[in-house]
Amino acid sequence: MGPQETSRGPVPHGHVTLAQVARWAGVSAQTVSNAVNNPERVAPQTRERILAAVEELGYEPNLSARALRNRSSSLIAFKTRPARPDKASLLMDEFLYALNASAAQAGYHLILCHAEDGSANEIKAYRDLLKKTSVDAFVLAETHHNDDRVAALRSWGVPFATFGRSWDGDDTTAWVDVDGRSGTRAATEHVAAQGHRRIGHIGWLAESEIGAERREGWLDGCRERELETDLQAAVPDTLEAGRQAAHRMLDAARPATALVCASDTLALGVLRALHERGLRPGVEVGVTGFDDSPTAALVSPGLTTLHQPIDVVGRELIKAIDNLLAGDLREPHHVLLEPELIVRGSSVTGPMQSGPPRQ
Amino acid sequence: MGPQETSRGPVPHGHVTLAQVARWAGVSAQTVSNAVNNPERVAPQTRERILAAVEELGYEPNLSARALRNRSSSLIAFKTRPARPDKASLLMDEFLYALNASAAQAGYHLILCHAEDGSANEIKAYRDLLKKTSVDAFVLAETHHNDDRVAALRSWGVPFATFGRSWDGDDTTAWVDVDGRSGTRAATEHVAAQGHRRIGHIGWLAESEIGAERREGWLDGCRERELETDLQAAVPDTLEAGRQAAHRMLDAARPATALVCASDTLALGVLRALHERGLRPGVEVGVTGFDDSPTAALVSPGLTTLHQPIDVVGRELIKAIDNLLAGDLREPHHVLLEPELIVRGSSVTGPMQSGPPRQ
DNA sequence: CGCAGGAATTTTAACGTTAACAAGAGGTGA
DNA sequence: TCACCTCTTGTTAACGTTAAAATTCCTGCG
Repeated sequence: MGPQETSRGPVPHGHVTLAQVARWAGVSAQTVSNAVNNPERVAPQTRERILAAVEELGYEPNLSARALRNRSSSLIAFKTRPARPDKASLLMDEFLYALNASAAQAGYHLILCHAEDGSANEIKAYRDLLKKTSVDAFVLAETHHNDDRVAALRSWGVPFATFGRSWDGDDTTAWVDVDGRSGTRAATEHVAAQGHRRIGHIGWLAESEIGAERREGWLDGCRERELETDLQAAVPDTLEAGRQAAHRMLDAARPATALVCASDTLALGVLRALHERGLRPGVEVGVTGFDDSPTAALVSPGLTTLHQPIDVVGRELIKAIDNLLAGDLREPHHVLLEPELIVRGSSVTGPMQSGPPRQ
Repeated sequence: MGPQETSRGPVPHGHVTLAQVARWAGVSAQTVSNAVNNPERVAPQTRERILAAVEELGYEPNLSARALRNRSSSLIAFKTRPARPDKASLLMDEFLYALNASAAQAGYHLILCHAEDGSANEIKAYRDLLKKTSVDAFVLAETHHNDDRVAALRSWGVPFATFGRSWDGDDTTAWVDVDGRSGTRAATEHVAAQGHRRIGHIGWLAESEIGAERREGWLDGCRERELETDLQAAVPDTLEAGRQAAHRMLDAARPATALVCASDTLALGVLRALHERGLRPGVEVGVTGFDDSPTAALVSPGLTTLHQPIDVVGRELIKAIDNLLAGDLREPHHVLLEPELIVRGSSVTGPMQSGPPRQ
């Protein structure tokens, strides 16, 4: 064992090839290939002998050769995007880990793709990648209405799945998403159950489908309890915007006593506004966010928020792609997951309040 | 243009091959290959004609074929790790993006590798990946003393570079790192300049080289100004540990008036402790963290912290790998970068305090 | 006994690229 | 004139795999 190669080039490894296994087992290379890929074509005892040889020699099929021959690489491409410093959420970090874990388990590898901002650049990057190396499928995140990227991949006939619904109503693409509507609805019902009657919503600007959906959930929750829905704001997803919107809603003639926000970032802005007014989160004003960012657990008091089941998202996306690649032409894979409400001090008056209230 | 393939399989693309370009330009495939890879071997006018054909036909070399032939894939492997929910930092997210951006620019692609926790699993994952597909190099993050992974890659003769020094004194590996010592030293000097004389340090447990180094920086800063160094704690990197350590240091006979922490997570624990005691960060007690997590900017008041130049780290790592792959056998690439002190409200009494102080 | 039909296995060729070598053109100096 | 370089281009073979076709060997049946 352990070939002591001295060359400096890459892969100085004990490359075990199909031919070597074949020689070892006394069969032809093709039979080894069959034993590995199409077991039923090989006589049971031959197969056993070959698999023993495979085991013994530590053979692993060479993916480059396979990719060249089969035009399929077991590679799934995903484009990274810059971490926005003003965003509290680790969502993409967690997502990538979860996706990669599921991909590995299913025998795929994730290959990262880079493009400067802008969907034209992104599409070009995808096309270049496809030309250069055979990529079996793509995963897209943060898809939106009339997404050029979706249109491009679809027109090329490349298998792909998206984290985010296909908002344009065309349901031929496979997607996995988290139900923001039921999430904010749960948050709204939760603060209502705490006795709040003036529940405001701080959400994203109109162009965001995700934002619109989260707003709907708040509306659902309010309507169900016949609460007024006059307190709402549509702002950019920044802490400062959340802070200002909170001030406005607390300055209203009949001020809000609870604020359901479309993101943790906005909710943190609300917390800052409360801090500035000497109001205690949870005690005087209930606050909820969305995404369960690390910050939500770290601020004082903790921020009530909605946790997205990111690991399930990753798993389902891989499953969707696996189906596509298997040529499974049934209904495209659609999965809508429920977020989980994580209750912390910012929305309750009781024992979850960390530390003594200021007098 | 646009072959209208109807098959559902992967890569239904207009595959332009070397042979097609060759036919188009009226030369042999080898000459096209040379024109692309070894321009000097081809007569200028021929070369021009070929490059025009390449352009015209949109030829991109097939990486699988190249990998098979050359045993080099222009793939760099990196292992993702789970995002720890109690950690405030986006460091890995930003790192991955930066690394990928630099890799793309240098003509590499990042391939992700997955392994359950534990360096044995990780090493196995690396070996499997090497067997299956030719990976040109590896990037390792969070290396530590006597790192098995480093030893394994070294013994295999695979090119790699690490984010983190090779702490075991063997400097034959290429690394890029951020100077934690000068970082905490800067933080210490900063709070001292604010008038603090009882400066404590809350750092990590003894086994961490990074923690030890950050502690040294605090010692440097204190010694320079002849301040006492009796207030120090070595704790796990959690918010709760930071909170408790802060309480201890504030309960001391001569309590701390400033706390320099080894991470934002710990510093956020300190902020929580201050909140519980009704002390104002910055005003009564100066606090600094490390890593410039998003949370640091979002809490009230903002947390003074040290920003790691992550994009430079990514760029230098790729440069290191590029050197290795080019067979550049000079001194291995070592880069030690300075973190940048970001001053926010938690360490100053002045106008950076957000909102009116509580009365 | 001869031959059809099938199962198991081998042979051939190809995926797209490039190193190594071969071959041809043109020039230079003895 | 010819041997001998240099410069440019072409030919061959191989990287490791697998689909398709070809071969061998068996079994059963008329």
